[in-house]
Amino acid sequence: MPPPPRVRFAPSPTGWLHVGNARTALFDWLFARHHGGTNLLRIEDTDASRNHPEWVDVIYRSLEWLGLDWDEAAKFQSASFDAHRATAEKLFRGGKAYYCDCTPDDVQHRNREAGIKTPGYDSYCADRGLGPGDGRALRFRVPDEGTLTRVDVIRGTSEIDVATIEDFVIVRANGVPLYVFANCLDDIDDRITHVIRGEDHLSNVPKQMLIRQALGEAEPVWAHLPMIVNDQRKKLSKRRDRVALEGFRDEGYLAEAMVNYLATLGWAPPSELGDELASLGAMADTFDLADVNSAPAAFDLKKLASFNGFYIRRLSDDEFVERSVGWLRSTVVEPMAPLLKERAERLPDSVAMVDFLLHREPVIELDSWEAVVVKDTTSAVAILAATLAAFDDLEAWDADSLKHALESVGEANGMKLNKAQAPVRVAVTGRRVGPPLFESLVLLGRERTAERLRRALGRLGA
RNA sequence: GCCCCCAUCGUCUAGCGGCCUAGGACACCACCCUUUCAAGGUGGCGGCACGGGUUCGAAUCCCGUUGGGGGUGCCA
Repeated sequence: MPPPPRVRFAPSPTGWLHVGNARTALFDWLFARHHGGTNLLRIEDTDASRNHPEWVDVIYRSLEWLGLDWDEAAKFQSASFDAHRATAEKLFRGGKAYYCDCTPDDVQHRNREAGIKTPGYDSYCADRGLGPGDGRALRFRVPDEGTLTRVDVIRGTSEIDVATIEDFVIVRANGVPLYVFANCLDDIDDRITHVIRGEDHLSNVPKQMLIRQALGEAEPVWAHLPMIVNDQRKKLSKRRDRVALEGFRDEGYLAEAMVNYLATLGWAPPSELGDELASLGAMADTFDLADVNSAPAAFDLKKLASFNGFYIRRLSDDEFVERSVGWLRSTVVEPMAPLLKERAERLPDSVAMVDFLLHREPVIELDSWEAVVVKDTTSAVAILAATLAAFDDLEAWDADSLKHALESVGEANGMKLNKAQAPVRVAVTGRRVGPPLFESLVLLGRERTAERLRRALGRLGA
């Protein structure tokens, strides 16, 4: 019997857990549990800009919501900083890596001058004997010739010509190790036996194989999961698609439906509860990496919804009440509480103030629509269109940013905020009065807000 | 451009050379049930990208074509 596997889920903090990452986490977990192995969590925070504690919390929360646990305390890649640097130094002293002071511009220039059509590093510094120093990155010295045999349990075997691999950077000029390097060292350190990750990492395999060879380390088993794509067959993007796991939770999807649906993307879950319908436990019983598909899978909201319906129907009445109230509480009542209680005389008053969050489309009060939109259609159209554009350009979707955006729109149209917000409020909430607009929009979300603004413009024939 | 990956109904999948006249799920359509809507039941529509091999036999193996995708960062 082979020793129990050790796997790790290694997300980098971004502020949300991407559904593709969630699927990877799920498969890691299923594989570890199926084989009685160890499932680790490592936070890839090498890039300092990604190192926010709240962002790390999102990862914990999302995994817990799905019901996926891990076996040791989460490890932070940044904690191994010194060890990574020491290994880098060792590679340098052994001649396996060299320092380089070329800027990307230098390289591009040289390549262009030499008429090289395929850009990439030209090994300019390979034999210059540069030592460490300011502005010098450490590059891995890739052998001039040879072939690497990449074996992947999901994708099979292929031969990679090392000539196609440039001398890649392993430590930045600022001294911080890069993902390909740090990740590889941590995997060695954690004695990871199976590297399970997305297909977008496939091109890192040869590099990490070379690093391991240089260090005299054995290879793990590689397993690259297919991409999750949208209906355009492109990888899910933050901008265009709904990718944040917690977004689904907030929209009322059940964790058991989510996790079950995610499993159908690249794999066929056992039919424990119905066709393709199975609990985490039943999935862990039958899961095997060799059964995972290699073709990209499209994310189908309709099928997810259908799974969700199944799991909701399966709830007992008590559970249903419990979970519905819990949902309402955490997504609407709690976040809006301070704003609602100031304005309410009786409890149901607050319901009327937040109904727009609950409905798929706002119920537009006719007299409000007439009074603020129809009365001055020209400026309403101008405001709504400008707001739509301004919101679309927003990086962050928070109350302050929204306020600034709408203030600018108002200014451009010669209006103060109290005037400018009116058509937006009616378009989005259906009413002239209600809780503060921007806090409401934050909860409503970017997509639904944009959709409602567009719809209002449509009603005006604009 | 270069490197790599992928290819079964619209979508997710079963299929690992004969059990395939290709099975299921979601979606869609029809009917049944029904005070509405769901749910449920029954049925239907719909697919092995193409071309060559290999084989007695190919959705399954090989090659090519086409079409998609990913990577190509001192991001992860």
